[in-house]
Amino acid sequence: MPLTYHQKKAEEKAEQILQGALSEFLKYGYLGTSMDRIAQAGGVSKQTVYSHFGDKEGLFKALIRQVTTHKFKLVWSKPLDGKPEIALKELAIRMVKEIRDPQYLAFLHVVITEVKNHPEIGELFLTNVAKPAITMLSKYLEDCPDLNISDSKAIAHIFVNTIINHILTQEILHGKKVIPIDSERLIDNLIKLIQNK
Amino acid sequence: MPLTYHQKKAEEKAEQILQGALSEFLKYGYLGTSMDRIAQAGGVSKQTVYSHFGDKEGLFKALIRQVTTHKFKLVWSKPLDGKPEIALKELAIRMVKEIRDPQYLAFLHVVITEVKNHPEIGELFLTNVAKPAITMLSKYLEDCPDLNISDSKAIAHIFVNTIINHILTQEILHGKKVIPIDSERLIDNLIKLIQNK
DNA sequence: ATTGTACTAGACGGTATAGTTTGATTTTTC
DNA sequence: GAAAAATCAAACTATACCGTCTAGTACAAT
Repeated sequence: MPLTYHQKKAEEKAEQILQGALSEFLKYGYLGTSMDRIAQAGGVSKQTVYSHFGDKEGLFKALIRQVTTHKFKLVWSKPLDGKPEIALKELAIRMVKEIRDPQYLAFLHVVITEVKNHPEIGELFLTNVAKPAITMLSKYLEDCPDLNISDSKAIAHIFVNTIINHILTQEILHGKKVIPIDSERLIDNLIKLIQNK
Repeated sequence: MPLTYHQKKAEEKAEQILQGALSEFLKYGYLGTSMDRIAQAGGVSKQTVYSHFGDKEGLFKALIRQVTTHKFKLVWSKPLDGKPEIALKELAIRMVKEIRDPQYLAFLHVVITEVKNHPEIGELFLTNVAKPAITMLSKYLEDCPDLNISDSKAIAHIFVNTIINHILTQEILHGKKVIPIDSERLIDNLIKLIQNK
């Protein structure tokens, strides 16, 4: 059943609002963002925001739900295969590159910041972002003939933990000044560990 | 030269204020905490808070400075030594245990949350908490005869990253529900990797 | 006793915010 | 073209907060 014109319009407005809200929330966080500015950023009047999303909390959750399942979902078009030193390095480099994007960093920051007051966004994030990565990596490690891994799930956790905390430390906590370390150096050593070399 | 009565009194009040402020900031974050409640939590009038710390920002920074260099500093009384499987496991378990403490978790959360608006607290945290751990671990790995490690600094980063992000994910992002993994299992696998076994 | 210091309790100005209401205007449906 | 639905702009309510100010208290130093 196609949407009526009416519903289409409504969805357009909702989309505008979400886009504006994303920009504001990523810049200023939940408490730091006002509904007036969200409306302005979406090019929409304030009570249109309210008629679509009820209240600030509802808007925020709808937004996080949308972007964790679409915009910021880490997608691997092709599954991992090939030699570990190639496949793993490609995966690691891609993760670093995607997460290091300013928008992604801001998103990660908001998730960690707001998980205290909105616990379900933590689960949303992990389910849609971290879990697929770990699952896929775990499968690859399990089946990889060149490696001899007894607990592939644990190794997958180590892999992902290392990279995410690396970026968190270096980029968000300003670790570049205090305990700098090159991403590639970290990745190469991590892969060497896994390869047992 | 001993302190005068007034100076002593003043320091007591300052200490009270910091304690109350710590409790409030850890519970509600920077924006979520009001100066009125800080005063109340410290059992002190609002004006006293302002005469001691100038403004909210000044109080917050003074507080973070104090607790990163004292209360939440990870301290190792004795340096690492002995067999890797023992020494590394002891270190890992201790890190997990200390950071998993609810107060420590709240502190970690506030640091990550507020680093965006107060960049220096990231450096404070890393300098006093993460850097000592990495430095000490790196030295141990470097000198350990049982291991054959070419880049001990990188391995130390991997070790610390893995543990910190493990706790962050499991405890703060509610990973226990979505991608649960036992700490000891993770630690054992991490140490096996480093031992090349 | 007087002076200086740190403090208390509460009010206040100015600003900001979440959410509601109103009344006019535009857009969609029929 | 008329009715209905959605939107707009703006004022409004009610609340909260930061930082200041005032009037008065407790106490040590002199």
